[in-house]
Amino acid sequence: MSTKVAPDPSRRSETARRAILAAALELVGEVGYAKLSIEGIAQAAGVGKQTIYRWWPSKGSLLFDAFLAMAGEGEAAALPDTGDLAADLKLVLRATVDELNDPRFDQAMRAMHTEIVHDPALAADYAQRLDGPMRELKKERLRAAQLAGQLAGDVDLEVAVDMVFGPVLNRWLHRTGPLTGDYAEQVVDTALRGLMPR
Amino acid sequence: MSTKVAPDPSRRSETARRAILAAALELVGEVGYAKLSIEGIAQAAGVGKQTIYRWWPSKGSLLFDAFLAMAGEGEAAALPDTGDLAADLKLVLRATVDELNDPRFDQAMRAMHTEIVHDPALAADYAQRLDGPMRELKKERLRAAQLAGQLAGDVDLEVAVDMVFGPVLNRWLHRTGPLTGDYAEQVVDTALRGLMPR
Amino acid sequence: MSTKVAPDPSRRSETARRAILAAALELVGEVGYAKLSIEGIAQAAGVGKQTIYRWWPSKGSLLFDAFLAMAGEGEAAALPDTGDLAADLKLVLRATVDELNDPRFDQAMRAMHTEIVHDPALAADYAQRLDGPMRELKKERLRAAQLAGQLAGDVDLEVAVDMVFGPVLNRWLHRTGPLTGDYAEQVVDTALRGLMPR
Amino acid sequence: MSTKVAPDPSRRSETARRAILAAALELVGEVGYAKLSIEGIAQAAGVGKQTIYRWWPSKGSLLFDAFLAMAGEGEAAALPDTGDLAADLKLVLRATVDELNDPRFDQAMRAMHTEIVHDPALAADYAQRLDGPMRELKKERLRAAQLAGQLAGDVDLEVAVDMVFGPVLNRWLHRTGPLTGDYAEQVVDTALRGLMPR
DNA sequence: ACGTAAGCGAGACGGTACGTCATGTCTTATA
DNA sequence: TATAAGACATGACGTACCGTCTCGCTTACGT
Repeated sequence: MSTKVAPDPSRRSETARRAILAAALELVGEVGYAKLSIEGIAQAAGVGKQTIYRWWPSKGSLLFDAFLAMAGEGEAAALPDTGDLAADLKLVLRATVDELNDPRFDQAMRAMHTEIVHDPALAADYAQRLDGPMRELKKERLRAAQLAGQLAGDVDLEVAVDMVFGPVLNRWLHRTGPLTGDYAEQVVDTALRGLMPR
Repeated sequence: MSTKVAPDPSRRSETARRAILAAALELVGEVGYAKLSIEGIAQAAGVGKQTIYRWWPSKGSLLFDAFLAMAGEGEAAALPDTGDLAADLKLVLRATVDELNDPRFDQAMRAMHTEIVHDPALAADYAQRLDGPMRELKKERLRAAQLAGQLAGDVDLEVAVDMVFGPVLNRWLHRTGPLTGDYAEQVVDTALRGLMPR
Repeated sequence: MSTKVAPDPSRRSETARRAILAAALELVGEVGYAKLSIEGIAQAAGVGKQTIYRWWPSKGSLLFDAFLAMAGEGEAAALPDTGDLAADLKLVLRATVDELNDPRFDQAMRAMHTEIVHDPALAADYAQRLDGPMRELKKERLRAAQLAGQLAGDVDLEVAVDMVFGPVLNRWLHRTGPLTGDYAEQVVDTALRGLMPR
Repeated sequence: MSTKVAPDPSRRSETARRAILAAALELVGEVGYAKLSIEGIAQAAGVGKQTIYRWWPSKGSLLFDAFLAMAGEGEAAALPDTGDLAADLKLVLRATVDELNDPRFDQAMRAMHTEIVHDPALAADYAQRLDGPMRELKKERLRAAQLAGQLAGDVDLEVAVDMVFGPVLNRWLHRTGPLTGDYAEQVVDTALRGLMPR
């Protein structure tokens, strides 16, 4: 019985790890997700294939780590709170739109999302490490708005977040229309005021 | 110069075409998207690989056609209009939720969306043949509501559709939470009333 | 039970037949034996594949017919007989060498021989229709020499023919050395005089 | 520019190599040359196709190596020299005839020769590694006969070898007649004594 | 300081699927 | 009914990667 033995993380080569993540990101931007291969990443990183297989269980989780490494660089601790909820949300959403329109991010994120869509385990990981914290920040801001009386008290914050941030993500993923800052603002306005006449 | 010559569609075998689409759908449900292979589809359909390569340029477009064939079966001509906008939207959205929770549909649609996410040409095709018509029906219903005074006149219908139907699609794709009929109703209510106090 | 029915030869298209044989010869000279395909021949001859399959049981027999058609053009009725056996044989053998050195013939004949080597039925056909008659002419000439006292009476003509004509064919096939007219003459001289001192 | 990189022979698996050569020989004997496929050899040898493609440039050269491996087993160092040239040659030639009549060898050798006939590079390899050494042994024996006064001094040994050994090879390849020991003896006698009366 | 054990690069291995090509059969229409 | 055209099922081609394995080679640790 040859149980898979876990490698010793303390002896791990940081150089190799970084080279692999960098190569993965670069390649996914270059050749696209479909043609991304472990073989290619290993070669580009100047690394043996085994070094990849030793530390990552799947291409998805490698891509995920690569994405985390990239995204983690310039992470905000909280959403802005100037007191003007609409303005704050628009600011954040416009920034998101800009990010999604950057081809470098675009490819990598599409790859990420594909893996997530097909791998529930990865989805859980994503929910916990990336989406979760971000969601918490968003809900924080909305909660503050609720306290300030700018948001109805009976609104489910989970749903509220989906309503404000979902449409932009959707339009990006499925290209159902041009992804512009103006669209982002419209979404914020509509989400806040609702569709019914008042 | 060996230009690829287009085959003559009039000589195409309808039997083979149908067997291929059916096999594709069945296999994607059985083995999942990642392990779906042209080789496997050909075998399951009792068809030569070349017959697939002759008529479809990519696995994505084959999957797309298979999906179209399936979706096309029970297509609705219009959204219900009982006069009660919220109720009508909830009805439709609950049906959507049920569909997305059906494992058979789930797998196929995830596969579809993956292809769309990575292939702009396919995305355009999707927008034109599947999403477009559906969107038009939705906008039609909303437009009727606008005339009936149940919807603000200055609301952009495009945005409105995104707001009502986007969150469900999103939650399904990224599994950011349980996809239930109750969630669907909450979304409709929140979208219609807006987040702000009134 | 669908027994293969023989087609009616009286309705056969002579045009198609000729085009096929010509195309086969031309292609075998152009692309070589290994890359020769029925598909290619049909296309080059402007003929449907079925027309080839209808009339020839194998690529070998088609090649054989093509070869026969070519060889049959300038066929000699008898070997020269000037009374000088050595000179006559040298003349014929030098001509053979020239033929074998012609790239057009070379390719076609190699193809022929390959088919013969691997297909006993074809070998029998070859023996009867091409090699047989040629052998007979050669033996005829040797028999005449025997009567003229230029050949030992107890020599087996079959062996004699092999001895005179075999080495050239061999050297050509296996490229064991340069195939020149001088070599041909040496063979004739050695075969006639024998290897032992006299 | 992606130049094909040569693999490292020191890491080559001897097990795989042997399995491949054995499978090639067995299969060529079983299904014949025409139906011999790399795919089949790989499968029979329990080997990935790539392992074959990695080490052999063509089916011909694989067959050649397989043949070499088989032939190399019981190789003689020199032709017998009892002092009686005719007897010695007859002995060797009868052995050759027996070998060629063994179905196991027959198939493999026909395959070999077909490849040689169509591939000059292979022919050169054959000349250098198989035919060359054998020829040298034959010429050695004839040279000894020359010194012993049993062979004319002005005979070209190259031609002499062709004359003695060629006809048997020829009759085998082209099936122009039954390949018997008696025929072999006749060839030796005729070659030594010549065709002319004395 | 020195063996020993791990991670490392490299890359060969048995495989699967790729997308292309040729096979020989079958169907359609043209003459 | 023979033909040209060409779609079909089949299956081999040679390539690209898969994930595993085995090589020497460098580290770094425990004696």
